[in-house]
Amino acid sequence: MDDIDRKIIKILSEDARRSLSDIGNAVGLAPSSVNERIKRLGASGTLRRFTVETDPATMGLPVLAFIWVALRENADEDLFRSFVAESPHVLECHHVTGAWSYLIKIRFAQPADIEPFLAALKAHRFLGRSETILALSSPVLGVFVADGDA
Amino acid sequence: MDDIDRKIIKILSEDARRSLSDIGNAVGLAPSSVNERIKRLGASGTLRRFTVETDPATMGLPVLAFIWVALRENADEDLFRSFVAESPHVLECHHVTGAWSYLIKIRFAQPADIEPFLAALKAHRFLGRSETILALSSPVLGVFVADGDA
DNA sequence: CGTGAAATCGACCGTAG
DNA sequence: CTACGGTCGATTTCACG
Repeated sequence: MDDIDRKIIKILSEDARRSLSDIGNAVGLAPSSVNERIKRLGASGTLRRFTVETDPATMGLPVLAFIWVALRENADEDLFRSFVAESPHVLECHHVTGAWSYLIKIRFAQPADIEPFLAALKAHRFLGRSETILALSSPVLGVFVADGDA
Repeated sequence: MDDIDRKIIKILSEDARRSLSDIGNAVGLAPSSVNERIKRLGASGTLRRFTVETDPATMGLPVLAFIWVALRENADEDLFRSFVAESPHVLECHHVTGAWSYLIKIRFAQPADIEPFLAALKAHRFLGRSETILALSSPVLGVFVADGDA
């Protein structure tokens, strides 16, 4: 991880589809060298993945909710984790400290759609208690941006 | 915006470097059709940009926390919003229903660094009450990554 | 880390449903 | 209006120096 790696990450953060040669003459390296660095950054876990930024509101899922979950005493925790990982509306799921077990961040088309999701959690015997919080607005909603010089 | 568009977005969210033909036979369309849909999603603003997700832990900020905030009675709410928007460690901030006013998602180098952040909120007379929850692990983390404005 | 060749991919066209 | 198939240029990806 040197300054060139940071420059590459910065460039990819702004536009992950820039060509290797384009990035190459921005950082003063050959395309193949840039490719090797990107692969190394991916292997080391510094670059988690290539993804897209979307506007969820226009995707038909304007309702953002946070659901606190306390698992049942004998719930299959691994099964719970794979269930939420495969639920398409679940944006994030965190194992947290405090009175609750998990915090789930999730999107819905309308508030009423939360009910079947909770019903599914109950049906799988995961749910002990839960509490749902709706986001009214989001002054800050963003990705982590790596810093480095341009 | 139909189910095929959502599928494409889901696939790109998980790996934005899947080839058009690969996406094509995942959704049952020709590569060129997938290309047209992606371009249309970009033009309509539904797809904001292609980017990379970095690992904050290797960037020196391994501690993920959620801070529930109840503002003081006479707090300047607009000032609070700009304060959190300009705080570099704040990943997200949501105005929420329920007992609390706001939910802040934030990263730190170490747990001890949370204290000066809370102190700053107090110093600006924003803070009524607050409660901090640490994330121990995150089975699901940011499938639909969205940015405020870009 | 740079160079080269080969394979692959993405962009654009006309055409059809 | 959207999907399709073919073609061409660009890009990625190797092996090697």
